Amino acid sequence: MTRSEENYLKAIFHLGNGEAGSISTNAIAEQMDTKPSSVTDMAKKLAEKGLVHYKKYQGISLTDTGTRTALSIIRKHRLWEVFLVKKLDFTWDEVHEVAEQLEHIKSEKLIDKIDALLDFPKYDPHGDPIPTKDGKFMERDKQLLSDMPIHAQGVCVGVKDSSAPFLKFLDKNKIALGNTIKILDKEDFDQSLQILMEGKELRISHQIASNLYVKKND
Amino acid sequence: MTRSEENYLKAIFHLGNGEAGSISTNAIAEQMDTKPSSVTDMAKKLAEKGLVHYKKYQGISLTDTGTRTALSIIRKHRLWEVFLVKKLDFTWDEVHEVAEQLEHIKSEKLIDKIDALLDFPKYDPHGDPIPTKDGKFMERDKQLLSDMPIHAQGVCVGVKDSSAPFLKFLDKNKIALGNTIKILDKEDFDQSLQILMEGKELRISHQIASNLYVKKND
DNA sequence: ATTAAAATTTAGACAAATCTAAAAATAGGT
DNA sequence: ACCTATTTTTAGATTTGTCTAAATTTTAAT
Ligand SMILES: [Mn+2]
Ligand SMILES: [Mn+2]
Ligand SMILES: [Mn+2]
Ligand SMILES: [Mn+2]
Repeated sequence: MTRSEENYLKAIFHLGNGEAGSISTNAIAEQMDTKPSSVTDMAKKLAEKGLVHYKKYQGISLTDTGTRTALSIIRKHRLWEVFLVKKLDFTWDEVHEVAEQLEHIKSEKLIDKIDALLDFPKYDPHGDPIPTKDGKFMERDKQLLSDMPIHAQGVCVGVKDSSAPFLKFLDKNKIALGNTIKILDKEDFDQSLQILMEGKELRISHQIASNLYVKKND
Repeated sequence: MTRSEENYLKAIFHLGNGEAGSISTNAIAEQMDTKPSSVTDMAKKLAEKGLVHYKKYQGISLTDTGTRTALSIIRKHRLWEVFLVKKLDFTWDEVHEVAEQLEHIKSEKLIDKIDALLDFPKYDPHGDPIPTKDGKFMERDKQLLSDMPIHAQGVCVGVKDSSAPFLKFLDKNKIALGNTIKILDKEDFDQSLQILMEGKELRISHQIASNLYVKKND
């Protein structure tokens, strides 16, 4: 497994949102910031190795082996992100770049020890689930804040956009995962929300609300 | 800096034992487990980048920049080794392979935080000194056990051979860094030693004695 | 000073991962 | 069904790091 192969598998997995299904050459090229012709070349190589299904012009999908491999890289990425935040005081907007490198370190023992050191975390700093060693996924029951009805209450559990600018914006506005949240009012005009977060009132644009995941109280 | 370039700089540094001086193409090739022709190619590239001095047939030596770069990689390697042993319970014979990968992770913040987490260690698990951020080296006053006179006393502080088989052998014989040691007798015939280690008598072959560093008591 | 051995470099090739430009296949609209 | 725009693939080139085999330079011995 080369680093590039691993990155392709991860990209294909993410584009399929975890579900199996054919992904287009162009979509992969865009996600990987490369050219479609490069994707075609790699598709052939990965198909050769039994990691993807590929038929000319028919798109690309992960085999079972490919899915397992992708999940193991995502597991490493997210565990390293937790490590960086919990043990080294990185902020949640700094970890992704470093984790992109650390996820390619080859040592099963290393990642198992990191997992244990962190007390087997279930979610990464952005609220994304950490696959288990055998590739099991524990997706949380969550929904976008923008999809919730007025007066609904819950807890912030994740972000959809995990780009540094968005995360820094959330920090600046004291919006953090784990915070309680209640929708006080929805503005029809621009779909902005008046919310109560940890006891404080706050106005939130639709753009923000559509990138924040909330676990609704029962 | 590519991974390969970094590995060449490290190899050149190690072959020079820290001192500046011209290293032969063949020596580098052997150390890197590659061919002399590949070394020549890389020598040209590194010279181009100002990291080594190189004149055809005249051998290769590090520039100041090259030395600084090599030291920063060695610093990372050794800090990661300490991390693996102290925080993740790796044994000293397991860490090198993983550190070979981790040393290439690019993040100044990461290695500084690891350094702080470990409380700024001065030596790695094999007794080798860890360069400071600005490339300062703190070589310990030590000598090979085989070079010490009879009745000399001291403390084990390092290994010359840090291959897994040797380290495992030391473990098996309860020889660890930090142990007190006294030479009771030297056998002229095979230069083996009768020693007292942490209160226990032990016989040690010349091969072992010539790979163990001891800090002599004053 | 010659000469043979050893070290080093050059020349040419290859694999991996990428690119550009051109060709081929597909999909959609009429 | 036909044409066109889009998508995808192919062909050929490039970069990095490596290799083998041949040529060159250095070294060290006579
Ligand atoms: Mn990430
Ligand atoms: Mn994440
Ligand atoms: Mn090491
Ligand atoms: Mn070491």
